[in-house]
Amino acid sequence: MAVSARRGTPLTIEEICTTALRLVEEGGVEALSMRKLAAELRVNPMSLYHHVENKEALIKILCTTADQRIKLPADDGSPWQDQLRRLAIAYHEHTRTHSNLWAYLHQHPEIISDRKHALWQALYRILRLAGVPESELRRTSDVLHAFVTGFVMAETQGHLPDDPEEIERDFDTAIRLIIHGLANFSSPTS
Amino acid sequence: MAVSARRGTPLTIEEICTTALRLVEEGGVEALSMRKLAAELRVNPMSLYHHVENKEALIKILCTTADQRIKLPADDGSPWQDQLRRLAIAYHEHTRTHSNLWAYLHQHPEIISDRKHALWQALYRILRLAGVPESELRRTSDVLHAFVTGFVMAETQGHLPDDPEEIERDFDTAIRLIIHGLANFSSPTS
DNA sequence: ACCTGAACACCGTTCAAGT
DNA sequence: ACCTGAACACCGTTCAAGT
Repeated sequence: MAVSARRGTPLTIEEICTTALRLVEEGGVEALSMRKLAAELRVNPMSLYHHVENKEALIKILCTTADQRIKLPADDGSPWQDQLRRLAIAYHEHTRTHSNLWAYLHQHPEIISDRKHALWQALYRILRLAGVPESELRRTSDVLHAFVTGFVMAETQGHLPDDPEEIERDFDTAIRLIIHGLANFSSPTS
Repeated sequence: MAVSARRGTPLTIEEICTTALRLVEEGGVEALSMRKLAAELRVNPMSLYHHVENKEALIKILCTTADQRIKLPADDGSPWQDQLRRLAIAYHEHTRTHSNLWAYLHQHPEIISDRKHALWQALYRILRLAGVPESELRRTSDVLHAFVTGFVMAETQGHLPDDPEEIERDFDTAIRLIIHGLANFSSPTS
């Protein structure tokens, strides 16, 4: 068996992923290059291709593993307003800890085919609880997801103030607006 | 004066911009390369640098000129709900015709320092009309902008259904949700 | 003033050869 | 089985030289 001349230990896919993730977290996905990654691992650039098909596949691995780490709140029987808020907060938290990867992922929807994702299941359940009719579930969940996504986008792109407390208030405003809008929706007074 | 050997006519900045814009519309900003653009113009790649500082500056020109073309509805004295809906539709229409450029622009907020933009002026005016207090204007407009942006994002990234009529309904749902949420906001019943 | 070719420092990836 | 160097086809951009 051949081992890297400069390293002594064989290269592993885990090792590749962790340092790739570090590079992405430091400078965004555009700062990740196979050559830079190899240099960081003190390995020939071509050695990477023995553990990973290509750059796109590597990024896909990073995205899916990050995606599996999202912590969603369980159904505790509380009112849909509270559950929706907690779900939004959980999503917000998740995107915030993986902001660079998440920004990339959202521009490349082919990477993850959502819909069967736990996030959507939770969202559907809560919207049913809120009285959204079955025929409007797809539409409503898409709109809400787009809204929260837009907010996170704005935050990660620096469109919001720098003060974390202020962002917290902005997020609260966003959630309250959604909840009020939804409430008027399921029992249309106008 | 020296003129391109292969062309006979001198290169102009307008010519550069129009074909650059075409390349972007066809394949997104990532499909625009200085060398490909030069080939398209049948010119040496380096000739471009006589009319444009670099690639980033070129893209910035494309973005700002596209941005100036947005058609906003005038204040016609109608209720804020109607005006907000028409503003959202105008924004939607605009991002839709420049979707590739707009997607790039939103990932690179340094290109356009918003806020003094006509869009924001209109949004502030309408939110005042809706009774949003002065202290909440910045926050509320940011949230609404993020929401509509998130929707357009989802649409251009293919997260929504393909059927245009269905998207139309999705957009209507989004706007109604926002309007209802806002109404409950300015006169808080809860 | 405008254009150009050669060159530099980067990419991702293929291929044939090493152990 | 795993690693490697050389090579290919791309980038953006600088520089010195042409007209």
